[in-house]
Amino acid sequence: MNKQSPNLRKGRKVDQVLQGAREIFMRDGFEGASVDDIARAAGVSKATLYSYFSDKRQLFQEVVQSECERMSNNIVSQIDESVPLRDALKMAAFGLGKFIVSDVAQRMFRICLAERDRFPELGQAYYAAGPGNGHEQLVMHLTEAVACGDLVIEDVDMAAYQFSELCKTRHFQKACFGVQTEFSDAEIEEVAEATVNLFLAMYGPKNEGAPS
Amino acid sequence: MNKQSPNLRKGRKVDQVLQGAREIFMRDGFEGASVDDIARAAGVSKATLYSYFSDKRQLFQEVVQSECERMSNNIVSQIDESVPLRDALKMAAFGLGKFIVSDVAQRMFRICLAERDRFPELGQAYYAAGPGNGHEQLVMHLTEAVACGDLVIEDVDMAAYQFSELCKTRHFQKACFGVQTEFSDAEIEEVAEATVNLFLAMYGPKNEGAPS
DNA sequence: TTGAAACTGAACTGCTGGGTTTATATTGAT
DNA sequence: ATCAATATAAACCCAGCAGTTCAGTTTCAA
Repeated sequence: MNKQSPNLRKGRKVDQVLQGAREIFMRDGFEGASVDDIARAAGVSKATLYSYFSDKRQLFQEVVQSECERMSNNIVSQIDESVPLRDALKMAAFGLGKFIVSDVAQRMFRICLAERDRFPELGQAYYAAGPGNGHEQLVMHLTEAVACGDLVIEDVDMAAYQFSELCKTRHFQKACFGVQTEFSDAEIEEVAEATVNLFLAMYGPKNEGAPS
Repeated sequence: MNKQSPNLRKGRKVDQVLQGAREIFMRDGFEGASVDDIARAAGVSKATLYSYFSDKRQLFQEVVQSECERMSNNIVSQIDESVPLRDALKMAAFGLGKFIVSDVAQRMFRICLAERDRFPELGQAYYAAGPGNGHEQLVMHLTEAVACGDLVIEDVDMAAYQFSELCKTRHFQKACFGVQTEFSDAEIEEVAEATVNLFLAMYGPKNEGAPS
């Protein structure tokens, strides 16, 4: 149909394969996924698949890497500088809290963790692209707020870690182990509110208290 | 040699099997472990193994359950009521922080998470025996402290979740993905200190400040 | 001592799944 | 029209592994 990049036409079905692989890997993990399933899901023969990718491992890596980047881009650029600090923090906490229990995030987390030993470099890549990247962003924003006098933080790095950790409160572990699967916006907001309250109780300017 | 419980002598090598299974499962996970390996590690024939346990799944469950309890018991009963509250909190934070990055805890976490889909009830069991149990203990202690006037907390449940979440700050994710593997006591104490400071900034009695 | 229960080791079944091969069909540029 | 690159389907190889079977050996209580 559409001839996308004609210079890279060495194989017109690479994308199909990757998409099928993404679907199956995300559903079944690395071990659980069979190459036959992937080929079927991609609408491609196994031979074709193996003409593009040397083996199952390589295919898996390609998929996870791209998926990491996709998620990372989604999370960044959700922080609004224009609103008052408290609201900005609350929105960030809410966004992060929602993301953390989402199906994609949970799945990625599980898969990367499960396959950590088999793919050591994958764990690192995931951390760098996900939590690590997020942490850096947060440090930047907090540093700015400190400069503005909106916050009083001695160890910004630690504070940033604390904030993102607090966003997982109550929900993350439950989601991980299937103790709770659905999380209403009200629940997530409750945690976000508690997060901001606790955070500002220490790092907020002196006249800022938690509105009980 | 020693005749332990002669009434349950229907099989003298059950313990051997369980121990071997524990070793191999903890090393290789569920899929990764082969029953032959387990039998070999246990110093037992496969036939014997299968005379005790109906299949690999059951054996796995037994191992994980017992391991959960073991860990749970280790963590509980490390809280000292006699010392001042701040110190008690700090010790708890330190203990939890150390446990959370330990090899056993990390391994258990990874394995249970990886096998969550295959064993839904295992995830629940793990949560109940581990984080859930810890949470309840913490809620009890906090409630007491509130009654004594040492703490001022409206939502004790939420505060307990926040505390245990804060104990994971910076280290947990890094340990999970192998970004950092060794954690010095100094590092863990640093986080514990920050945890207690942040926690008490909000929930501590009014005259309690973070000693900068 | 004896007999039953527990255990062994090794071979065997059946199945799944990664990866290869081959003979054939489709595509598309010249 | 034609040729070369690309794709297909199906059979095939090989290895690992869960679970079984069985003939022979050890353990232990009476």
